[in-house]
Amino acid sequence: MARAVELRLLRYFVTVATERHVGRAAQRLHMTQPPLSRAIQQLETEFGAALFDRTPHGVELTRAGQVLMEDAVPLLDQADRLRLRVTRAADGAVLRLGSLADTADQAGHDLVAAFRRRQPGVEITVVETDLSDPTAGLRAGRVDLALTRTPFSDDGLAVATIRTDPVGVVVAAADPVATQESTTVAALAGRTWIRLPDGTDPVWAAYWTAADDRPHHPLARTIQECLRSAAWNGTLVIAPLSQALPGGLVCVPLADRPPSRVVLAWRASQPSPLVRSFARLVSGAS
Amino acid sequence: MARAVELRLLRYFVTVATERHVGRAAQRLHMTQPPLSRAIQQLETEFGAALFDRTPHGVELTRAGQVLMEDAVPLLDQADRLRLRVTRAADGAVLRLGSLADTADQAGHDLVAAFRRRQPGVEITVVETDLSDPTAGLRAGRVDLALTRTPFSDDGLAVATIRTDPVGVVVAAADPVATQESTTVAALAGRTWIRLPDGTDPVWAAYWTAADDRPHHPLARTIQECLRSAAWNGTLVIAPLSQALPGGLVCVPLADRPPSRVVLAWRASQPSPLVRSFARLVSGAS
DNA sequence: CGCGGGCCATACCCGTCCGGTATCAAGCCA
DNA sequence: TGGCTTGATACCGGACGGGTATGGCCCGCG
Repeated sequence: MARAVELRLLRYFVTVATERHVGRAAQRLHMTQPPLSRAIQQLETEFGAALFDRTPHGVELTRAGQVLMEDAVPLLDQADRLRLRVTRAADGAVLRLGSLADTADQAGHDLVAAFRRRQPGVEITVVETDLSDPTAGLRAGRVDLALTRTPFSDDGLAVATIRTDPVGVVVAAADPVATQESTTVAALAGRTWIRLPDGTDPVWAAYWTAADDRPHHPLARTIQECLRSAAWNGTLVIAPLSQALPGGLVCVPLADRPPSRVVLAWRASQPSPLVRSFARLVSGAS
Repeated sequence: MARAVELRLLRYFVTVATERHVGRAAQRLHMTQPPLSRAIQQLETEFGAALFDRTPHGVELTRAGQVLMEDAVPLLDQADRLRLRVTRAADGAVLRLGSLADTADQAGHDLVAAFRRRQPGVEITVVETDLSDPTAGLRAGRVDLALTRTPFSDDGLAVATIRTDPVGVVVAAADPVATQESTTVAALAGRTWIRLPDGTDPVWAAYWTAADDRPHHPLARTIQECLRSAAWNGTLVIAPLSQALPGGLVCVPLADRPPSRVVLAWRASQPSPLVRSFARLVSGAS
């Protein structure tokens, strides 16, 4: 006893829960009622809790059953998709697209949609990463393509520009800088900047934070953390002017930072046909 | 053959993949090597694809194996958490918190964190919903509490105000309205508003869209869709002034719309002790 | 008021499948 | 080449999943 939960039992459970009737559920599962009853009991002893209330005209979910139902359904959905994804991967028909947190925006969605139209048989996985990895898993081999921003150390990587984003510094609306038409990083010397995690691409970290590696600067992994820190602590961070900002924050253009480019990147060495095909969407379009 | 994939096999697979060695994996799984080899083969025939390349000193993942690994790990994580969640639900120690898309902000996180400190043994599930359901599953019984905004039809619901948000209309920066200090819904008569899905709470829909139920108005389910439509098509939507906006959009205060309140809502009839306890966090605080 | 029909649970049987031991085939290295 | 490693194969026993037959319960009907 106390064996691990298996998908078979969860499939049974979900069927019974939707049918609210063990007999009918058994019918739908192409089996007889008694083993199904037993399976449900197994699940109940497994969890140490009743999942159904037995009524004269069927069964109905207990509170624990409701919770299990909410968890089991998406779990089974994932498990079903799993088979399809793996078989497609085996045929080389899977493209893994890394996406830097904020870059999964309209441009990214459009690209994915365009590629799906062109090659409907190809499965596309989008993996989002935080600010600590500008190449979004591309170097580590976790993805085939990365939707990201410059600048980063790009040795061994090929890039195609999607668009160019001027950048600015994010400050609270009450900050003296906020009213200026534009400013410079130099003029902000001595202020507290956000800090990116150790090990982050140095080119990348230097661009966004004007880092002088003072360790007391607050650490952030996501844009949300950066903005929150800007709103509460008055810390500085550089962001694209197109970045969505909560009320109370403004983005003042920076004159001495070149714009950041939103790019598609991939490993330059022997790209797969799918990667080439996807990359052409960008190179051809812009 | 072609039996459904089971978690047992996936657990085996993940262990082998992390160990890169069938023998050691078998050891960690408290079993012998041959059945494990067979299990992996089963999985491979099941998917119709090789998952490992066999090398003289172990095994290494094929591309299909990598994809399966990425899917299997989170799947197993979920399955493990499942047991814990259900047992807690059985003890009445689960609180399901619905959250309207944008309301899962700082206030929400603070509330959840505060409640966790007070009652560490209680599992909290946060379910996000789109704009079509202002009560975030509260009426349907999918959640015990809802973090949402007024106004909505609140018969049978109890609410506690968290904060008050003035609202404005979101327009492109180039829109003539954008430069005004404030405006009114009346002054915007005849313009195209966003439309919320049919069946949405009428009080709610009327508040945010100044709807005159013209069916050609574009449909939106999320705030992102609203903002995108505002940026591209110049459609109007009402939003809290605190809403984060991408560059190129501004939110002009509205003089003839009362502010929206961010509230915690729950079913007024016989709330559970946990619900009362959570609600007190809000009532006591503000 | 008992009787029939619906529900789920129990009892028991059989075939399959899982995991064990023993062994084999193949690559590396001394 | 012989010993060591690796994973793969062959075969066996026990556990478990699903089958049939039946029991216990509640409802409604005659």
